[in-house]
Amino acid sequence: MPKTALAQKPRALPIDAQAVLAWYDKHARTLPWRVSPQDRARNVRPDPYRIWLSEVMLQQTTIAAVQKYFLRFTELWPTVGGLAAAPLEAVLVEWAGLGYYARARNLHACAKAVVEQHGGVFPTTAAGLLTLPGIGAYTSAAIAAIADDERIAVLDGNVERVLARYLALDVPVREAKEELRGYLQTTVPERAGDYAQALMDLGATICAPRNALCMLCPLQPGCTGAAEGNPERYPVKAEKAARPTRYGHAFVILDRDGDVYLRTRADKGLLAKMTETPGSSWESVKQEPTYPFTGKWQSRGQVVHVFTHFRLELDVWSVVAPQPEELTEGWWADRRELESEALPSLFRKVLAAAGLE
DNA sequence: AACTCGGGGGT
DNA sequence: ACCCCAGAGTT
Repeated sequence: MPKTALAQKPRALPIDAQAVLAWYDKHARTLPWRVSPQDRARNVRPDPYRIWLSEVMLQQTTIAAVQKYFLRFTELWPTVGGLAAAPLEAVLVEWAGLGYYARARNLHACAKAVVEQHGGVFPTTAAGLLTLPGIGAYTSAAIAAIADDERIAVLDGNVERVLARYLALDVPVREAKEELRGYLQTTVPERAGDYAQALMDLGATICAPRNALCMLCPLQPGCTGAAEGNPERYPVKAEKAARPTRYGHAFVILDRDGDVYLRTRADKGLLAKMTETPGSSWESVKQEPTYPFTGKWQSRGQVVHVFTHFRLELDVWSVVAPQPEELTEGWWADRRELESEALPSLFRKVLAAAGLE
């Protein structure tokens, strides 16, 4: 069945790409990394560096969350050469809080690859881009389409939803993704970059997850999901795994000047290479705290943080101590300059619970 | 094909 | 609470 999820459907009308483009010409969102359809018509071309940077930041991340990071990165590093020349640690500091930190490590590796292997110029084809770190099927297509109008299907979560409704796809998208991509490929017009951005805007503002505004949609005339009367039924979703809870302890160690002891996490795994406060391992059952050293440990309450596949509850403890000899692998950070540390949101919550930040 | 990997904003 | 977001890399 997965092989023929589309072929078995009653045939929807072909996608009217020109109607989508006409809608986009009127309703395109204004975004810091975007060249408007009007400017594109006047041959203004986007900077591939800025398109790449925005696309990586936007992987599984909302526009609202990305904007200030994008502005900060382009201010600090206006070109791929500047980003490649920066130390990875500086990139992680600026990425802190945005999540999925492998993106930041791959971003930096990609910048270096573009400089060292491509003379500082991004490849223009999706196939070329696909070979670079952190650039997969979606991002390679998006950059090639937006920056160079390569006629290639750009399939993200928004577009998957639009197509699932248009075709009344009755299997989870995961089981028909390549079919959807192939179908979308047959619809891509000459203005491939505008078309990609148009379908994403359409999915974000009209064909929204919970509230499809079909009366405003340029694809309504041929849409099977709308014709059925309940487009929000699509895309049908697969079973989602339960989210277990893990428990642990976090230790906020201050010296007499109010500096706080921080250290770097492991090279691999969750929050790899980011900065943390010391703490216990995170287990599925609560354990009594094992303090790093003897002292007057004070309870600072609890922090709850939700990751993709588990929920975490940390008991926060603080102590004021002269710099103990047990602490050697980390460093003492000025509590007024924590913004210059690569602290993920979890550990900012921990520090806030202890009265810092 | 399934799993790992963050965080926040909307409903 | 739950959803899901301009997904990629690993196993």
